[in-house]
Amino acid sequence: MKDDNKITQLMSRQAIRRLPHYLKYLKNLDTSSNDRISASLMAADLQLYEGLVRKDLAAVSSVSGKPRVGFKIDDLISDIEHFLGYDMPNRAVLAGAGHLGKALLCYRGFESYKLEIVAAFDVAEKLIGSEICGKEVFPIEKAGDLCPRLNVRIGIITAPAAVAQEVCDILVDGGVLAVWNFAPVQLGVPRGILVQNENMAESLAILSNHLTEKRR
Amino acid sequence: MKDDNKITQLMSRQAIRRLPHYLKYLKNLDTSSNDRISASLMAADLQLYEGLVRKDLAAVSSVSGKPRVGFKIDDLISDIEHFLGYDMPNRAVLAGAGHLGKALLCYRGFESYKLEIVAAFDVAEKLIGSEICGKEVFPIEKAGDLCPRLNVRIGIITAPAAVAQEVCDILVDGGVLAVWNFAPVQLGVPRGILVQNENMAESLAILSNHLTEKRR
DNA sequence: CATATATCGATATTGGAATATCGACATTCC
DNA sequence: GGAATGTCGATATTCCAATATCGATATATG
Repeated sequence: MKDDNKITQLMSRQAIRRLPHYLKYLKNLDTSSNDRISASLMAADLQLYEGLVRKDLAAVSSVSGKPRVGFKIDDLISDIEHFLGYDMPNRAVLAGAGHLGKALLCYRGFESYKLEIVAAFDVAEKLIGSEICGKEVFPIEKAGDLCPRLNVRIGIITAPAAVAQEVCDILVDGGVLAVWNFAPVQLGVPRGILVQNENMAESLAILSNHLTEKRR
Repeated sequence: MKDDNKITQLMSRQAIRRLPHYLKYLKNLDTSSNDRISASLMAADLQLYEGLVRKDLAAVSSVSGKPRVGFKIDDLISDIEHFLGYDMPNRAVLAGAGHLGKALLCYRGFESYKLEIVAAFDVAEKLIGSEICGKEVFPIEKAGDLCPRLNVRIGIITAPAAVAQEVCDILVDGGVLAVWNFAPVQLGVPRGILVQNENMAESLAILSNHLTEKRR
């Protein structure tokens, strides 16, 4: 539950990706009759291996399960949320208010992950000054100035591929520590800055390959 | 180059994801002075391990590289495209014409992957019958009928989580063989149907975890 | 109160992909 | 023509995550 001075667990990228699934599952549980859950049941429901769930939980949580009883659901939830940093709001800006940018600006689901998009940037004259779903659009030149002032740590890049690197540099300059990149380019960033790519081409490759195999 | 009767290579998911990157890199090369490329150079430029690139190329391509010369660029391009099925158009429908759905309907980048979204489905009265970036919106009930007629093989789900499974069932019923799922739910499908999840929560977990570590 | 059992946590095994190594060989250069 | 070199393909090694195994233990049951 607490015990913040425990050594930072080094979790694999894949393990971190499982955490939101645990979280969602746990939150959907009905706690009125039973406020406990076993790793065995979680594994069965989520179609994962038992030991894997136990290892993941052990890595993020300081509470331990009890034989024949399991884990306290609330403790797990708050431990996972704490580990993921969902108890501390993350402020983000978005660069590139095209179709996709608008979709992200208007998406309500981010709230539960404590991600707050506080402003958008673009170059289009007619967008600048306007509001998209309550978020003001600024000229990209303002980013270097605005990001530190708004205490932004995440940059979302939905700009065209051709300018993505340039935009990325500006954001990183402005103090962004993590970049969520939707442009189909490999971004160069200084050491210590994380780039999380959302690459549609990769997904399409898998889809298309599957269909190709089916045809044979 | 050809040699279609060679045994279907079983590539790992990760290997398939690298293919679009190779493809993009190869297409951006300047072939006017030199129409060949070495795996060594590709690896260096793409920051991959040499042997890995060779193995990937060997898996998708029937041409082999020559010592001190490398591979013919054009051959590699057409082999990768063929392996991914980009020489055969893939027809798709999209279910859920909200913000994200619209963004995908209007995205031009899919053309180069030979993905063609031919229609959209929704439940909103005011959308039905309208066109979004040239694609007509039909009521979801029409999907079972329309998908086979349009010879659709890919279903894109951008519907709300609550109805995603229901929508998925309809599409699969309509003959869809691969589902590209943007809804934050784990979809159940019959054996043989591929579900490719585009899960924002997973990405956010990685971003947020990175920031949390930075803070320490 | 004793036994059975579900569940835990730790440790070993397996599996698969990335990395390293190495001999072969086509071109280039002297 | 012969040596040097860049690149190939194949094989061996390493590494890491997923899976399996097992003893320990808290609760339930009789």
